[in-house]
Amino acid sequence: MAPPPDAGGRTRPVTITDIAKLTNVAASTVSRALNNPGRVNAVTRERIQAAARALNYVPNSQARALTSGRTGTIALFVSDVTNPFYFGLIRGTQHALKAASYAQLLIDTENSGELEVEMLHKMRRSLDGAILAASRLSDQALANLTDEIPLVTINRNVRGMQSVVIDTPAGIRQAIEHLASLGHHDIVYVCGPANSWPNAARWQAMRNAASRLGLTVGRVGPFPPGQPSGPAAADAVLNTTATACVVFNDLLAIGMLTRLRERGVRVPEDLSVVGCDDIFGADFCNPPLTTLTAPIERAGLVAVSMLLSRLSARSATEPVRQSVVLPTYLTVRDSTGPVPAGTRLAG
Amino acid sequence: MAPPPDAGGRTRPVTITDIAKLTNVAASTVSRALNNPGRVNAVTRERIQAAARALNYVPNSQARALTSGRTGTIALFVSDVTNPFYFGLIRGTQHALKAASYAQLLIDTENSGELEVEMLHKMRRSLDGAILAASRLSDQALANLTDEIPLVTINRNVRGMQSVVIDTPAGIRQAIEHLASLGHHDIVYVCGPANSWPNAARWQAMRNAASRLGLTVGRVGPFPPGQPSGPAAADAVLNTTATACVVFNDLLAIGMLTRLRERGVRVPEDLSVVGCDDIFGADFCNPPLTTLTAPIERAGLVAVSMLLSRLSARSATEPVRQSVVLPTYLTVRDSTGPVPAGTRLAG
DNA sequence: ATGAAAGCGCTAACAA
DNA sequence: TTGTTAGCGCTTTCAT
Repeated sequence: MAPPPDAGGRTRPVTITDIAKLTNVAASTVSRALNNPGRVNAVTRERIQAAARALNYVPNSQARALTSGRTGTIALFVSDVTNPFYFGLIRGTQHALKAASYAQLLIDTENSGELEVEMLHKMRRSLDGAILAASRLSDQALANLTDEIPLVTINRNVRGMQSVVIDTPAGIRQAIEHLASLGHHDIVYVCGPANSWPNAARWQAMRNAASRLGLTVGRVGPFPPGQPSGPAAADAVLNTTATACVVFNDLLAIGMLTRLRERGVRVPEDLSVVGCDDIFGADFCNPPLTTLTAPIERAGLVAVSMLLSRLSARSATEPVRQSVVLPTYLTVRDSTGPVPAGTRLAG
Repeated sequence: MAPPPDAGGRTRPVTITDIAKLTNVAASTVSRALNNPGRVNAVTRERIQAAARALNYVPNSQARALTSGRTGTIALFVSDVTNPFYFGLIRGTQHALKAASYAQLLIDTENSGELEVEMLHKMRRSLDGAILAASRLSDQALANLTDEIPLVTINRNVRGMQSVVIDTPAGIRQAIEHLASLGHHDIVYVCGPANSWPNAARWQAMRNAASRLGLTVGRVGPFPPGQPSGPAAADAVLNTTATACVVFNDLLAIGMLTRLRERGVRVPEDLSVVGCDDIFGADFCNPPLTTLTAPIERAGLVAVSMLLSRLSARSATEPVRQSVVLPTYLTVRDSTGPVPAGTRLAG
């Protein structure tokens, strides 16, 4: 489709002025023909577009941004690029953005709220908008930022901001019911980071579900949400009387699995484990993890489409979708099973 | 587009002109004070910098790029964002770039060489340079591109181009020796994509090592380098007489593991499996995978530093490091073991 | 050491 | 419908 670039030496890039000269029109007409084809006579438009194609013209996005204010790039802020949870998200946003001819800037905030604001502030002029996954900022700070740059948050609900939230709490209910149906009545929640919004939501949902079903729930943690925290989390759980646990995320759960095997605790015979997210690896770890499958790639797509529709809204008052909740469902694999017949050997 | 004074809470961004007025100097002096502090009187410089700080000035990178040609962003081209192999790479480049105050643009070429050229061509003016991981382009195409934009390739060695290559072949030799020491003498290589440079290099290394040790080697494939190809690859291997296999990458190997278990083939008792890369998951799959550990994050760091040093080279003739080879080592886990006593039950 | 002035490539008023 | 004219914010000669 696109002919290969002029393989020759280094030539000065083609500008609209070149096209203008070649076609005997003003530069502004070229600009219009290329960006607002409707506003230009069909014949000249064709001539101009043909010339542009012939010269292999590529618009200079810097120059365009300077006048129009639109940069054609949006940023995805993640708290840690290496967290597999984001893989699906990155893929989702990437696809949606590419389809809309936007470029994606990937920013790693390293779990730091300060870095998050700083980057957002510094880059605000180079971005048309940003998607914040797992923001570590306060509601107030986020609200302030919204004045600087169009923002969509993921898994974070702030009044007046556009957001996509994955309804893990509903999934937690399913998980608790699943465990209850297997005979478990003493369940523990393994907490993620204390300042994580989803973490609080999950724990709350678990308490609610448990009280409705008359189960005992406790919690251990908080733990950093990575594999390396697995051993500590596993030991903490073994120090309770629980026969099942729900873990903040799969990464942590997978870390626990290894430790449990080391300590001779069989999953699920001695202890049932439920994760969250259904990340890469949840299906092939040992044993494969029962977990809450989150439509994370979908979340990325939706976030982008919300952001873009806001950007193209005629006026600031034109209604845009404010918040979308995506459902979650329980995927049962091999890490959950019937409650042990006797009492589990507790530490 | 006249700057409306403070309408609706959004403030007009601070420019060097604002700073110039405030400090009673020319805009050009402000520019110098900020970018070339050496060329400005110490006192005025201090005054200007203080003012910039006070006004919370953030340079407009678009405007800067327009005149200087430098955009402050480099792109990382990957063939598939969802391939876990890239996670470490993304992290490595991200860190190095952030340290140098560069932004990272992430581009997914979807395994398509055409998309790769097109994106590279389209974005060449918005980038200071690019890092190409797993390029699908021909040597010639790459060489041409080098004239358009500074490039560093990863795992791809082209004359005259800067590159970082991970010395998997050396690792393959270790793997073959490891298998030989376990008594295997009939080994098969599971091929990745036909147009993949590392794939060819690995197969070549394997043949060499095998002939040196007097082993029989064969190959099956090519297969797309993802988990979904695992079953087909596993079946193909079982259709040979091999007692061990070396797989193009871990993703494929992990996909095979599941299928092998389904078919009742025990790993490593019936078949030994060696992967490549040591990606996320290789340590907790079932069984944990013996694999070639690649310093992939390091590769990202090195690629960035090579690119940046080239960008800051005084002249086109100043020598820059052309090529770096990073070592690989074999990590032995549980997927390799002694050759089966009798003959493996082959399909 | 500093200032004046000329753009970079493009878009968007305003004219015609 | 099209052309003319201003810039956008910054860097970079070239004077001073």
